[in-house]
Amino acid sequence: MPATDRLSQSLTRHGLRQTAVRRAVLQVLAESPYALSGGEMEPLLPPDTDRITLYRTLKSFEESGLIHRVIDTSDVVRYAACSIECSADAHFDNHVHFKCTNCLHIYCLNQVTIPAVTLPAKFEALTRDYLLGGVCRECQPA
Amino acid sequence: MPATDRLSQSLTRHGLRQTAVRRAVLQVLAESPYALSGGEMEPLLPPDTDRITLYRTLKSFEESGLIHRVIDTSDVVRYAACSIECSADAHFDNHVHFKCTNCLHIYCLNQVTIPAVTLPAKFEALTRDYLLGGVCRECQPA
DNA sequence: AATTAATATGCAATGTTGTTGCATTTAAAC
DNA sequence: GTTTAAATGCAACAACATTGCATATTAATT
Repeated sequence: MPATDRLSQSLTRHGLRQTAVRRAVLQVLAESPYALSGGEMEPLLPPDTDRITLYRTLKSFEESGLIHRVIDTSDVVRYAACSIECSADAHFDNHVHFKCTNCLHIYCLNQVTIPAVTLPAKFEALTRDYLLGGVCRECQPA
Repeated sequence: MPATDRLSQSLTRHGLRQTAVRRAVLQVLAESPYALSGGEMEPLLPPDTDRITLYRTLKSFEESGLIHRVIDTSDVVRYAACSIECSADAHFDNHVHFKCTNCLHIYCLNQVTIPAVTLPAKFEALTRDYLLGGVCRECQPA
């Protein structure tokens, strides 16, 4: 199955309409090995893509479970494509994220699940995010 | 020992000069049960506190290990006072954070340490951040 | 294939968060 | 008290993100 068909199917499956911008944004995210902010996506999208439409696209993607926000200590929101099929109701992205102190990229470590913790009384956790900082594979000294 | 003296000592111990703004900012953070952004601190500070000075204060506090950034999926930077004495060189805040989906406050769970994970080859972690999402103690239904 | 209704888009304007440069003031060392 | 390095406050600016509204487009219906 061609890649474009897969993108279209993803949109349909999440109840989203087919548009050129949406397919382009989804493709950029699906092809990126690391999480991207809106500003970082812009140069990767077709030249005249509207900035506001981009932000609205990211919002609806997030709401429909197509992408997820990645936690960070920085001041911008970054997104990554959900690795397995999440929905608006349930996110199954319980993997660890890794931020490289050198290249600043944030990778999804899909094979590493977030370990549970025991909480104090009367705190109940529904979601968990885990971010590691260090030097990534690409930036390791040879 | 009075609270103001303790604040002054904290500043001195981290090699920071005594100023009215710094004592005020440190006090606000020390007294807050949850992490605060710059914008959230403003109304809690003396009326004419300069916004730019506030941001610069937060920056120098962070650099000297007096406060730490709290990870979040949002687009603002939030800070919390370091619970134990960290320095510019070493941060010892390996505790879990908890964000309430109802009141949106982020709490430091100082008693819960972040569990370690096993990483893929060639990834090396130096820092770890763990954020839980759920309903906090205050927002639990009775 | 045309019609229609709901949704997505693109523009203008605006808001929020955070930063930089520079002149002035102040803390603390002497 | 004098000195000096650092902090402050103002103006201007930059990046990120949102809102309202008119227009264009999708996809369902005939």
